[in-house]
Amino acid sequence: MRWEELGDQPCSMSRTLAVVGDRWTLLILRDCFLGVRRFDAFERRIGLTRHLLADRLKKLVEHEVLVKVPYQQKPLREEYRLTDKGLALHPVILSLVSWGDTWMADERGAPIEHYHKGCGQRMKPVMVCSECAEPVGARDIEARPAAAFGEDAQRLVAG
Amino acid sequence: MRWEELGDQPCSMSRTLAVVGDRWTLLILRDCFLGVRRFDAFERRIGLTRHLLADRLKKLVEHEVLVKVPYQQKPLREEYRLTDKGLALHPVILSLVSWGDTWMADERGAPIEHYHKGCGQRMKPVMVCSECAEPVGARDIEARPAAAFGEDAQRLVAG
DNA sequence: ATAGTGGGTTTCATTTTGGAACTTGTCAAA
DNA sequence: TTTGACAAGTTCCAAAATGAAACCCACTAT
Repeated sequence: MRWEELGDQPCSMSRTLAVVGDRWTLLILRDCFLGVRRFDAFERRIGLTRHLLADRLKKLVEHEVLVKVPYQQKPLREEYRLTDKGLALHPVILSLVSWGDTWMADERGAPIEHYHKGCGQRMKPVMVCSECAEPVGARDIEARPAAAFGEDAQRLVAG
Repeated sequence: MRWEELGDQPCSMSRTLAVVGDRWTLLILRDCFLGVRRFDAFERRIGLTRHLLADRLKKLVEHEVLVKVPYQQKPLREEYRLTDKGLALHPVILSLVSWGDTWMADERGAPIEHYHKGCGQRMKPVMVCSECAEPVGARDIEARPAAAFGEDAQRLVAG
């Protein structure tokens, strides 16, 4: 299968990865959440080539994860900002960082510490059920194919 | 920067992406969480080439996200299973799927519905603070560089 | 004897990526 | 007035990764 066909699959994961599943895209988004907005700042911080950076930013704008907003005229200069759709990716970034903190840290521990502004304490993100607020682990969730997708979705779960 | 150098960066996100940030790797892991364990099952379901599948599985085993477990002798056949380190990636998969359900669904809605075994209801995952149990949004978290990383980490946050 | 299965490896053409130089419009300094 | 710098790209080319298809090996079933 070609990478571009992924977005057409009846699977939310495939569709998400068609937008953000690229090598560099998630690093760009991490920086967006840290407040980075300009082309050259992304380039310096991430260290990817201008070529790819331009391409990835363009795709994120096409998918409405980022918007270009002018910050000066003469010459026109635009910066990249997260849309609501982009801001909604925060749990993705958070869970990736949290896994790295726990499983990929060296003897110095996590490079960045996260503090919750609400309670002021150093925190880790925890996934809970929207209905009963209990933490959810890998074995606590049952995946059922949605009826509207017919047999396509049966195959998704059954293998 | 080369992709392989990413794992050496003082950033949990970079280190995580060095393991799972590949185009196909997260799809393989999604299938692992759905109970898929065998080479040919991954191949059929995901549609990537045997070549890449072999390579990605090998890397996941090297990083101890998966283990090879024999399920028959004569001839020896092994299947791939999630380790504890791999199971810990569940929030990552869940948040990716959840974002796709919300922002990439077509008129039929989400292809797969998730039920919480604990309370029996259809659920969405929600990120909360480990300390105060309040939901955390993108603006609720402050990132501070860890002292142990010196000036390297200042740069990470400041840009 | 032949075909099929499971888990790969090899080969080779096509794509994608990395690195570096070039472009365009504007301002500031020598 | 020429020179240099900045910001945000684009163009060019060599090197690396990928996709498609065929091949391999140890068995088992027909």
